[in-house]
Amino acid sequence: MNLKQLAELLGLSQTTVSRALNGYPEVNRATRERVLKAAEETGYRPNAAAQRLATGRAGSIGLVMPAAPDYYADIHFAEFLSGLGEEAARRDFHFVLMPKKPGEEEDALRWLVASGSVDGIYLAYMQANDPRITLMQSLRIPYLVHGRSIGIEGDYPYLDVDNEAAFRDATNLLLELGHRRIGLLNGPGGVDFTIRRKAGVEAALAAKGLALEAEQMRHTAMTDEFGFRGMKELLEQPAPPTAVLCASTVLALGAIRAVNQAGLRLGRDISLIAHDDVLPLLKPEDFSVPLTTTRSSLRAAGVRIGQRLIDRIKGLETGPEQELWKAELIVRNSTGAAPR
Amino acid sequence: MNLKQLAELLGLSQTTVSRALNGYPEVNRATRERVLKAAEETGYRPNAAAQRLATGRAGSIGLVMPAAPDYYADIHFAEFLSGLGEEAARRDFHFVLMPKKPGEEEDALRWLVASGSVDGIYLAYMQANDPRITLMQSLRIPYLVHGRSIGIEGDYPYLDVDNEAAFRDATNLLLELGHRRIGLLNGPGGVDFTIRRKAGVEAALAAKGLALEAEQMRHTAMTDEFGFRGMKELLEQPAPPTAVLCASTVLALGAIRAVNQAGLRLGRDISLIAHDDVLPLLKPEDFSVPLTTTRSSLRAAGVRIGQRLIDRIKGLETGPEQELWKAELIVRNSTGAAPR
DNA sequence: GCATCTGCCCAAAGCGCTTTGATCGGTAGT
DNA sequence: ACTACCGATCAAAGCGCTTTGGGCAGATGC
Repeated sequence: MNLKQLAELLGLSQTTVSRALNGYPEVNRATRERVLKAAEETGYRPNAAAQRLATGRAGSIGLVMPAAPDYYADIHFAEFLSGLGEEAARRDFHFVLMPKKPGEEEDALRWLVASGSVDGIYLAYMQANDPRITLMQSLRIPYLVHGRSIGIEGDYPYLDVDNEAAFRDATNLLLELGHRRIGLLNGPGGVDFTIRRKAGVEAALAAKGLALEAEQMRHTAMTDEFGFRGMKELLEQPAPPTAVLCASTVLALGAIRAVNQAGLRLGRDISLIAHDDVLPLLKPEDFSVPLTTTRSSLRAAGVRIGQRLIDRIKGLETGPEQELWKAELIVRNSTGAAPR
Repeated sequence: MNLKQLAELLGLSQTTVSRALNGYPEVNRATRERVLKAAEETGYRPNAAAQRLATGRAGSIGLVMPAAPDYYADIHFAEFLSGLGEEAARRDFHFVLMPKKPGEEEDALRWLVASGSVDGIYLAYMQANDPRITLMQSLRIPYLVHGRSIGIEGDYPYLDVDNEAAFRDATNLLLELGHRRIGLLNGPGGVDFTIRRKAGVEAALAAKGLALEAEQMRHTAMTDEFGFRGMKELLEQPAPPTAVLCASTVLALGAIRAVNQAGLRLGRDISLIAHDDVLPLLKPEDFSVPLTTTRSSLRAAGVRIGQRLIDRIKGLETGPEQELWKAELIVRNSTGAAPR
């Protein structure tokens, strides 16, 4: 059943039927109801491709998802997607998900935009000086950046968590507890939030005349495996840290395994603060020693980004609106006074 | 840049350019190269909507993803999607992901198909007598079922794990170890794999003249929270089980917390076997007491389903091919002789 | 009574592609 | 020398919608 057939069935023109269906005012009320009823009964659904071709609108937002095994099975991504999906469902949008290996993202974005299959783009896993922002600025299509990109000049719309402040606060807490040798199990190198978190730690340390030693830090993918290995390496050093910051509760999970294996007691022999993305699977309060965390919900970010991106697509949000969320420092039992 | 402009630029007709681009044989070799070169230089990308409208093919596969918080933030889904994404990327397909609340799936499917935005459908989280299969059979579009649906007559193409056999084998292992009171922390009620797993346990027990008591079983979403609560309830009973089967390592995670909290030692005071979907985040060998599991990779299933669904779309696979994977029983330390 | 609205509806153009059915110069067959 | 055929190209139709630019009554204003 297509529009033409439906129009014939009703003895109306395609124009009128189309207008009735799309809520244009210049249709007689009785006619509209007749059309709506017939559409319902015949199960008519407009052909999406034709609609797109005619309107230029796709009703969907595009995201290039990292397809490298390490990144993408990523629970963080899934949790974010969950929030975004919730909002998209509410506003009748869907996604076009394009899985691509790292390095192919730019081409994929170009394709996605040029082919007109989406009318908005979500950008994540930003790197420093990320070329994708410049790319998007040159393409005329609404987009929203999750995170930021150090080194990019000019304004662009984003939503980010203040990672620097979060890790500065966390480090300050550790300093107040008397810790001086502080380690950092950070996210992947080159990624913006990784850089800012490191900067936060360094800022807090610098204020006390301390520095973050290179051997006290690890840049890895945020899996428990790397958390385990990273912590193990830190502990095997001649002067191991007395406190460690983790970029994710997932890293913390592995890190704590290493702590236990080394026979250390969390919160007494060694302190740990993790960044908590509020993953339902890994609640810091459920760890055998509840974790001190900096908290910011990834799912909530997904919802908010959905709102804003769709608003931008509909022209409700314009300009490079920038939004920076504060993470909340929540003290539990994994932090304690530095051992002497 | 569109086809018309490109054709004008080259002094050719749209027909020839289109054919050159799409690899039709009746184009002069020199002409084809000229076209390809120009397309490259001008950054020409065919408009996807127009292409779809003209061909009727969408180059994408559709999945309705559960948008209810419980299900969807679901790490199992993410892990599966990861595999599917890998294969889709390889074969140049993308997804149209339509987030929907439970109960709205059927409408969403209808819409997805009728609107022509996808040319194949992936079906998951099958229930007993799932109406979606009947629906898909009536819609003329390739589809593939992940799992099966008890009670549906007739053939339909699927990929499933032999859940019944897996849980039968696991139960037999426990019986051999002398366990007689066996509990089951199962997945959500009504879901096909849940039903089959239960059936597997019951079959093994029945062979010994035993039965699965209702109070020894829980049907819940597969989160660690429910694992914790479920195990806690089982242990608080007058005659708690000496061994428990878990439908997922995620459930096991919570369950083990409850075991520890009760002061019991895993593998000695109580035995546990979990089904392992090979989630990178939850490796059974990394648990403080390594877990005995029935293993079947969800990611591998994703890859395979991608292959088969795309094959079906391209007409390479026809008929209701049915594929049943065996899960592997791997014995580690969480199982031991029944305490007397 | 004539011009002007207004409310409702329609025919047709156009979105950017693929594909069908020619066309046309040139080579081969007899 | 005439037909047949072939390789390479093109014009135009069509996919199913939206939207522009009327048109045609009947109501309204003066």
